[in-house]
Amino acid sequence: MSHSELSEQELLRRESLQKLRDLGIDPYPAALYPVDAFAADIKAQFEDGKQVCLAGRMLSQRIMGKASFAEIQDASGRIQVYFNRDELCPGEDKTLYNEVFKKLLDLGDFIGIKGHMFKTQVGEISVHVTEFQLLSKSLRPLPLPKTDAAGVVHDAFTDPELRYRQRYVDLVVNRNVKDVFIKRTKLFNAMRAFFNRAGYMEVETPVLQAIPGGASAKPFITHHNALDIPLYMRIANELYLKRLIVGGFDGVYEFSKNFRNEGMDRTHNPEFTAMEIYVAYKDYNWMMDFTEQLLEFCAMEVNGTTIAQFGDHTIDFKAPYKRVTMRQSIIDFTGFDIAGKTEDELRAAAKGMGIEVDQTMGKGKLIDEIFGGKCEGNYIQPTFITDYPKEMSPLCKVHRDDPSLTERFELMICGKEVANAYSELNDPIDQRERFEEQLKLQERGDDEAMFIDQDFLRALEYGMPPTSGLGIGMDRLIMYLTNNPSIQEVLFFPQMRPETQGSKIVLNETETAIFEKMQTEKQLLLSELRGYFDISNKLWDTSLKTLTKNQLLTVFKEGDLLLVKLN
RNA sequence: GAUCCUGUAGCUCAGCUGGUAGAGCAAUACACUUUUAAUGUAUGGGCCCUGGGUUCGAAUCCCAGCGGGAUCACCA
Repeated sequence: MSHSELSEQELLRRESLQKLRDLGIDPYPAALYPVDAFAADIKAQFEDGKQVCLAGRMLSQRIMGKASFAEIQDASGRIQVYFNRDELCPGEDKTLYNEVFKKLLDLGDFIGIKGHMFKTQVGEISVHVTEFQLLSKSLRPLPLPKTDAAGVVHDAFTDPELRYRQRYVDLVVNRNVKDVFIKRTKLFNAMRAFFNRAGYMEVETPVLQAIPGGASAKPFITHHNALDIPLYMRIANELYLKRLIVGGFDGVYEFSKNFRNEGMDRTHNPEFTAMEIYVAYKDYNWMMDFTEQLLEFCAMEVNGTTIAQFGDHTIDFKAPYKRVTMRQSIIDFTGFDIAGKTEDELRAAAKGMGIEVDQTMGKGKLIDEIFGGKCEGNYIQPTFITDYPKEMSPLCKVHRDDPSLTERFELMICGKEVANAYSELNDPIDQRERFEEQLKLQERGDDEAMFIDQDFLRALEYGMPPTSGLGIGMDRLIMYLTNNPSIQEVLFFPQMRPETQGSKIVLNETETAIFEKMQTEKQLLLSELRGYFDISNKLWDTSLKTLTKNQLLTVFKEGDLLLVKLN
């Protein structure tokens, strides 16, 4: 990057950097800084005169001649610090205060402070600085929102694009953003604690899978060179966890980063986190009890209350949750009873409700469409919807009382699915048939139907104990617990379209070829470079001009020779 | 994929029916020894997203493109 591309403020900071070096100050010192205090602790446990050593970013400076205040932000929060010229520089030489502190430090720099606690005349807890050290220089100005006496934030850093692309800046500047991610970690910790206390084991299973199973979704595909086979990024980890139950574990769980090559919107990111747990000798009724206990516990751990505000809705995670069968739910909201209906009857009914249908839809899909269109959105408080049609649940055990249904539940909150659980199908012959039905659906044009995993079937044939499994969309759950309507707000680095650097340069075929050649050669005689390309002189000329104009290449003279070099 | 909104200084934003750019904060300089959105005075800072078009003249109007956001559709 050439200096001409830097903004005025960036140039000034680089000058400050050099001046600091000229004064013998290392702007990036290697030694540890002996921090023994945090801003929040100083505020919470104030002791007048107590010596402290802290470090953080300087986020504001109020200079009043021979005395100054600054704000330091560390991992715990912010605290005001007080600088006094004649105390920092008792002798004749006031450089440390007048030059280093007042001029060469910039907002955003990391500094270390030694001093003692005191209260200002106005009563603000502060640290009286006796010694300070630059710990790291910041070369870019941070956007710095200010909060006025009334608590109103001015000039907040709000542009979502910048906030997501530069989350590091967002985190420095917007305190509430950090809180969301602290809560996210608390949620994961709470779940782990709950499962571990129950005696279940956290495990890891493959992310790269030869057969992407356990869900219906389009996978990301990659290639393993040594084996020369395609591999898929997992869309779910379900089939691997069940293999572990076959292997004799009583309960296993995994926080699984899953990848789905589908659309992105405010509730979908190509990679997302699901928690899946499988417990042997249990059924879905037990799992409902377990789930409501789990979520009540998690809400308490994260927010200190079971009540969560989400937009206009107030949700209560206090157990127990209402349980409604899918059939009853559809009766409740449409008056239509799906029991015993044929595919054509269902299709006609759905059509009558204004739902778009087509011939690729089987019974299960049609019922799902009706539920999704007419019922789902009505469940605000946590509600278990149970007993899904068999066609939609190829990994789920048939209902003990009704062979057209499965022992499955989903937990709905604010009209969205947060959890999904089964009495797991452990009959290998039934499982094989279900997979084959999925194949038929695929042939009918359903591109989300599942692949057949022969090894998983083999595992089932060795025998899997009766088992109940539960999956929870962690991103969605933390959205509810932190009142964020967008998944991007609960992921540190949500997927974004790649950033195009400044004004985008689009090269045509010839230009690209020349540029690529130069990337291997670095520097060449102009005539020699010309020789590599069998193109007209005119095309050669315009192509080279485009490349030099965009400062990708430079043509220069050395004696009588014309040379080209890569910039 | 559809519709709407949006892109101007480091940040947040003004900029009217077209006349070559404005504020606050940040920055720079000076003053100021307990301030706190510190204050006062002065100063600098812009490919007005990109490319076309209309026009004597475009940040402004039109078209296309590229970002981003919202709503919807799709995605158990």
